[in-house]
Amino acid sequence: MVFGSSTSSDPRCDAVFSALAHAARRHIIDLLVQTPGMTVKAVSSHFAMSRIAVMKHLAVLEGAELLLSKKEGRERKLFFNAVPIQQIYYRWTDQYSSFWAGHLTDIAARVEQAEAAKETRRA
Amino acid sequence: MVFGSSTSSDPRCDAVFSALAHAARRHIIDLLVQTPGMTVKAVSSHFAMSRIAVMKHLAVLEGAELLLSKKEGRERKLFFNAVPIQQIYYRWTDQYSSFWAGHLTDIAARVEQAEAAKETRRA
DNA sequence: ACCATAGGTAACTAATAGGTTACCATATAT
DNA sequence: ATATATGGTAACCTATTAGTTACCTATGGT
Repeated sequence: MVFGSSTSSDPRCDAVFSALAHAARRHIIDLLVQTPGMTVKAVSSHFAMSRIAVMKHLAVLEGAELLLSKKEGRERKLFFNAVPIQQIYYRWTDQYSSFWAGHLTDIAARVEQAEAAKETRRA
Repeated sequence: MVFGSSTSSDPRCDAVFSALAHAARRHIIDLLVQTPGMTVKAVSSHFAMSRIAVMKHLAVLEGAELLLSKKEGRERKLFFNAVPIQQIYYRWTDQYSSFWAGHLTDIAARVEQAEAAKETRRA
């Protein structure tokens, strides 16, 4: 169980990874890292798509708890929250470090070499 | 740009994160980490869903280059490839470490405190 | 030679994701 | 007091995802 005893079946993991799977949402995170506390309007002004579409992306990020918000008057200030990513990262590195550092890339190399050898034989 | 100068808009990033966004695919990775070189049949035997569904998951992992395969006779041996994840990880930690270590979680805490304070005032 | 086994395609279906426009509610500024 | 700006909902459309069954191909064992 690389992802932890219950990580591969963890629904929170689903939420985080699928939140990060869209370029627009990663860009929102970039924006909020650069300038924490941006309003919804300010964020959506960086996109060609409609404000509503951006708000849906914000909702997805909130669902993954990658985004925290604080309502001030009629505005909503947005903050990136890295904790869920940190948690995944820690679980990963805990159970995975031995595999990570070393023989994994070797397997990749070996398979590629095998493929290359096959190509050579074919040619 | 947390994710690198072109990371938030990197289509490879999309592929990797959306591949990891499904519990079944994370479980496949777990299996292949434990026993590299499993066949398609062996992997699919660990799932309730049909072999074809599993093969589609394998195709998604291959699309993200998280899976390498080597055909041997009528069998296909499967290997996990961590390189794409490593690349994302390195880019992340490069440009993000200062934000990561420290004040980020503080922001989360502050927002939560602010919310808690609001609740208290309301009560 | 033949049958079972491993893998792969094609075509279909249901649900979800990503986007739109139109409309509503509530603060703020004048 | 009223107009404007910010944020939020609702309803809808289209494309993609995740799964199915049915069928095909090729390798291996007997």
